[in-house]
Amino acid sequence: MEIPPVVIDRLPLYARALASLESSGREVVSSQELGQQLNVTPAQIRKDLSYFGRFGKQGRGYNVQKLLEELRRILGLNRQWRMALIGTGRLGRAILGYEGFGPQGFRIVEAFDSDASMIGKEMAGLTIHDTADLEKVLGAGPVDVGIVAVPAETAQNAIDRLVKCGVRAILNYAPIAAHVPRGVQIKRIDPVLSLQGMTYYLKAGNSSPK
Amino acid sequence: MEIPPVVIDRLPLYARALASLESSGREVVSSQELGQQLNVTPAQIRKDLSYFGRFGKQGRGYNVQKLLEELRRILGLNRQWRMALIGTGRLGRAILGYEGFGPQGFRIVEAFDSDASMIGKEMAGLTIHDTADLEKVLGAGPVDVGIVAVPAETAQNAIDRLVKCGVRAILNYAPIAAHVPRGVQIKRIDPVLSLQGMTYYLKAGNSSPK
DNA sequence: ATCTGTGAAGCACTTCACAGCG
DNA sequence: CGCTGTGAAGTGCTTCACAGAT
Repeated sequence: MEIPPVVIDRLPLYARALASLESSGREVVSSQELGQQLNVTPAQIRKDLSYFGRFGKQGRGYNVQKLLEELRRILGLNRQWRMALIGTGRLGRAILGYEGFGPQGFRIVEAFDSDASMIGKEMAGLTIHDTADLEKVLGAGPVDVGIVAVPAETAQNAIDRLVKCGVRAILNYAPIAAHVPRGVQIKRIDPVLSLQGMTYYLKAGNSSPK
Repeated sequence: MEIPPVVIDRLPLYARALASLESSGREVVSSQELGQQLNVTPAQIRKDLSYFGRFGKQGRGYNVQKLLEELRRILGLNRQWRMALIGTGRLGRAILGYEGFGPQGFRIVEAFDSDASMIGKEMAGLTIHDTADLEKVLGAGPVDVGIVAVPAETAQNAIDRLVKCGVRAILNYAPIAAHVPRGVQIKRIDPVLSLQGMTYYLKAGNSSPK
């Protein structure tokens, strides 16, 4: 079956809320309550889940633990994902130091930079490789995800080379609209675009959406 | 007129591409070419722009400089926006040091933390205030945007207080689905959610979207 | 009585296709 | 002839509303 992309994007949200409920000892939750927590309509949650199976009990709701387990299985969150970071400037170092990835199964296992003053240095337990050696290093131990934290000018090149190394998911922090072949996922992390999308509504005369 | 929110989210993208074209000396661009650069269909670009007026010349395309100026006016990018940062831990410090905001007119003018070891310190030219003094400090010189970089547990509280201070746009780096009243914009920056939305497609048997 | 799962209806966004201008 | 601007058609997502399970 063909699942709408927006549905896939909401599942991690559900998983996170369920994890929180689980750790607070909650055993059952209704689509109603989950929806309240996440600003999503209950119907939306039920419809989203229905693409993958029937996980609830009528009259009761969803077993928190079981549904969480199912979502993890669906999304592939019950395993470790290996990531390569390209760019160890200010931004790259912040990403390397970010504590949020590990607990969710995402590990940066290689780091690259093209700046001579960086290459060879140790950082967060990793030796920084020369970006020129990308193909060689990733050939030896391939990764699942590439994180691009290089300046705009070199980002497309970095992405092209990651793709050539077989990387099929890229998290792009560079402020460009990158091109990737069909079959490769790419998501942009771009706070400036987010801000610029909000200023429109701050201007007098523009009413809020939805 | 009621503009679809997705349209507003694309305008900053167009503005960025136009800025790049402008600085490379380009005078005219067609929706076709702009679309190629941004992975957007030409029809989409033309339709999006048509919500705001008629900016192109038939047979020629769009004057780069003029269209850029129009988009800046529409989005409110031709002014400075004052921002307050809450949370100066690892993540908050990276945000404070981020060089991408300034050139686009976004300036962090206040920084807050609740940790005694941080309060009073100087950082990026700012004195870190006690989060307890949020209302007092923002009352004196209000800001347009709040950036939330505190742990999940205190994020909703930080957001509530920003809203009470009259802040109507929030950039939320905390991994929670926050609640804001109608009329307040909020955008999430959450790399883990982005990653989790991609792993689905990395699993064998799940074909790529679109 | 409560809450799920789901066809069907409704809505929002995208794309088509072409008239019209330069 | 090239390219915009735009109603109309098409697509995809959301919400409704209710049958059915507990």
